[in-house]
Amino acid sequence: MIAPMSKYPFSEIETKWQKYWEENQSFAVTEDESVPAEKRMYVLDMFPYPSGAGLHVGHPEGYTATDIYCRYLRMNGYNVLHPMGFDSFGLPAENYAIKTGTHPKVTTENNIENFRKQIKRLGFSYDWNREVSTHSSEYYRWTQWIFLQLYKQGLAYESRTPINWCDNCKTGLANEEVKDGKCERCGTAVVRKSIRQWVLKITEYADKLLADLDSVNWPESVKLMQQNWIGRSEGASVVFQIDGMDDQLEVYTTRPDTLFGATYMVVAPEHPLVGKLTRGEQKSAVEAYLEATAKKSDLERTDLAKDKTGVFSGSYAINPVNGKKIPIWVADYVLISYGTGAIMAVPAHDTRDWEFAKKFNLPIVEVLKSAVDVQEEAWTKDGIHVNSDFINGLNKEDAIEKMITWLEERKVGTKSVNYKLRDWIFSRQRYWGEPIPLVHCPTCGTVPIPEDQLPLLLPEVSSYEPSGTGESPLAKIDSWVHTTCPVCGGAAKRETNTMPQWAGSCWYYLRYLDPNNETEFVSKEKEQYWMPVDLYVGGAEHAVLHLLYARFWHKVLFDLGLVSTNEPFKRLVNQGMITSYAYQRPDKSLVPTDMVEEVETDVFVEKETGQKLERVIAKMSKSLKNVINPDEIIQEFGADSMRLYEMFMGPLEVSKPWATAGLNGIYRFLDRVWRLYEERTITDDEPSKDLNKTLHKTIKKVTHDTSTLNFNTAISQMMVLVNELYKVQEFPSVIAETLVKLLGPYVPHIAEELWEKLGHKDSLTKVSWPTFDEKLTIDDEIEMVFQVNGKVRDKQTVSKDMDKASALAMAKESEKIQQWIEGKTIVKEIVVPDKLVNIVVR
RNA sequence: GCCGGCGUGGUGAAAUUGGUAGACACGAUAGACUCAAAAUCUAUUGAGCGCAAGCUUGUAUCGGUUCAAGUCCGAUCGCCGGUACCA
Repeated sequence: MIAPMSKYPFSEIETKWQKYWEENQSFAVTEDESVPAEKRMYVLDMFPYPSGAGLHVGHPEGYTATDIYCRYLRMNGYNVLHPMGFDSFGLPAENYAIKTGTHPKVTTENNIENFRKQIKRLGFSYDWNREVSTHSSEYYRWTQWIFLQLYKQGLAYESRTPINWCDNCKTGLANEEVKDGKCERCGTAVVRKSIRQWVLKITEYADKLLADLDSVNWPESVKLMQQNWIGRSEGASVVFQIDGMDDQLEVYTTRPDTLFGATYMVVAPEHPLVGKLTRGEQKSAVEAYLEATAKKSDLERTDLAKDKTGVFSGSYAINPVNGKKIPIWVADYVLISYGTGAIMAVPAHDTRDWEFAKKFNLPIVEVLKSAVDVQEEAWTKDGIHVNSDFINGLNKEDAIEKMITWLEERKVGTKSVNYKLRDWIFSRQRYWGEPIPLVHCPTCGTVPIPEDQLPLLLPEVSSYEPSGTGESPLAKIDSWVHTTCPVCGGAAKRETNTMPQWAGSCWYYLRYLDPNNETEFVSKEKEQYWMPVDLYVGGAEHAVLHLLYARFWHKVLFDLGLVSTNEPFKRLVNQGMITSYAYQRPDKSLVPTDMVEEVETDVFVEKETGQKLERVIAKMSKSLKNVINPDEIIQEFGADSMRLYEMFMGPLEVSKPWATAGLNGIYRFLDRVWRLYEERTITDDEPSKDLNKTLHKTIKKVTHDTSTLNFNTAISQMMVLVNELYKVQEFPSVIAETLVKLLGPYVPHIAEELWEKLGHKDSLTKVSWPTFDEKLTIDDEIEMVFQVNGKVRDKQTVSKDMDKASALAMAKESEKIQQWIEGKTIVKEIVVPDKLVNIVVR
């Protein structure tokens, strides 16, 4: 890294102003009723998990963006709420505790300390008085309280379902925590295990969560991802009688119109009827199959299992439309967690069913007129119905409607809606989380802890090791587990599960509004003053889970009348990832950065072998040694450079590679700004016409681009102004002051310092944003382009608003143009005022 | 596979409604200053041809619409992110 030659004393300046803002409480905000509702803004960052690794360069990106926006809003007279806190429950601290015996609270609070210091060093304008940490008992008291409200609404229930089990962490994982069939945290392959879990009925809100996506200003891609995740589909549930039994098998299908093509059925291995369906000589085969699938992880059941497996149960079902007996199979390509865990298979028109039918020689019947031979491949597109009795000749829509009517008349099926969304497994067998505030009483059943007894504190334990039985470390503390029932006073046991990390982040934006309230989770007045969040900025990795869970809790609170808006986040912006360069061998393997040498510009070789490497873009990772540490950057270039560089790299929403070389350019710019005020004479004169025009254009562009979060182009324009100022020896103070105001939100430390040097006593944070005169931004001379057949052949400077006829005449007078049209026939003449003339010739 | 996003100089990137492609910055080259270097300043910098004026070409590839396409439409290729047999 090339340390810059330090000209401007950024280190001194930054320390000075950070201290000033803190001492003067410059960013503390109150609910000032004199500010009208439309001038109140709530700008929120996704709060970080305080990991031991400290701040990553990705964090300051979003934080700088919101900081610029907030400072800009304040200068425009807004009352801005801009808080920060920590999502401080989570596995890494607990895993560290298991390894070292250090209490997670100690680790976590050290990390928070470090994070806070690192964040403050960047000079963000947070109201630190509102800081919250999800692991503090004053905070999780209310997380527990909200859980109890959900519980009392019947939205929490216990369930024994097969869950993902990590043998290494000795704990259950939600589906969301499994990546590629492996434990997201430790990488161990996940197996299935049945365990008692608390589950939240998010599916009850599926329709609202889906419908209200229409009302928020979010990126379309995020809305679409949530839509797909909720996965609403319309179809029918159909009841199949089992041959020779009283039992029935219910299936969900989106294509009831293909019922005549259903030639067999499949139930998931976990289906409750499997035992009953298994007959005679199939018994041992089915049992063997069940045993084999139970051992399989999700990985093997999905990714690796291109080959369909299954076993015949020995039973048959009756197809309700034609009375035919069709075999019932058990196969793990049917999931117990979706629909009813059983399907009717239509192999002619479904690829999965077709593969299965081929493998096990099951009949394939065409019911949609196909362009291919369905014995050779499945036809999954539309077609007119055939071999289907009363719906023959109908199209898809009509056939579905007619079939549902037919099924409903005979009471063997109904129209039904299904969701991919599953209920949310809410308990964790962990220590470092909010204890679930419930008691199990032998006489009264499950009893909530009275609200006035919250928080239910996390007890001290001697060992953080999971019990290994699937229970949390809390289960091992007898004195904590044994309690009395709040209802009958008899002996009872505490719930030992804790909540997932998502719980704390589901409502932190509400606690910021009123962080010290001891009687309510948030007061009504404060909630109504600020909500909803006007702008929420964070990483795209939270597009589905965090945002869906938070919306769910918010909607429950809304239905209970506890919050005033039905959606929490009005506008969402995802910042792009900051990536890094990595170096790739011809075989596509990556080389750690410290093993690479740049032999000439953009030519890279591997030090050891001399082999030529290609520079590619990759995520920052420890193994590639391409992680950038913000502390080092601030040390060498200053916080202002760091902030400005991250914003100058490119648009906020896209991912972009970090290049420390680019930082030099930004540092140089700030140094130039500094020297401008040090070395040039600032006069009381009126600005020259040209400079004044650049000034007003700059105010206009910076104003517009800052309000739309297009920071990179705003910065370019400020560079243009500074370049102009360098061409003159002295410039008027109105320009000097305006430039400092424009820079203020972007590089607040140097701007404050320059503001003070210009003789101002008050902080720049109290100053109004500059205004521009539209008239002064308009050029009165324009370079007009003359084209022949769409190609530029001449350019001339003309006065603005020249009429079409004169522009055309001028073009035709041009010698250069005459050369190109001479001897040709003019077919068409196009004049775009103040832009161009295009003469089309043949 | 499916869903979403994106392909513009050596590099990061600009380009309100289709109207001068490459603003701004990095890097590079040359020069000034200096004993020298750094820093700073000035100039040049998409590619090709040309002494020059200038010409040709150029926004992943191919095709289309249009007086005019980075921008609109169709196909193909590549990269990134999400997801996983969802009946």
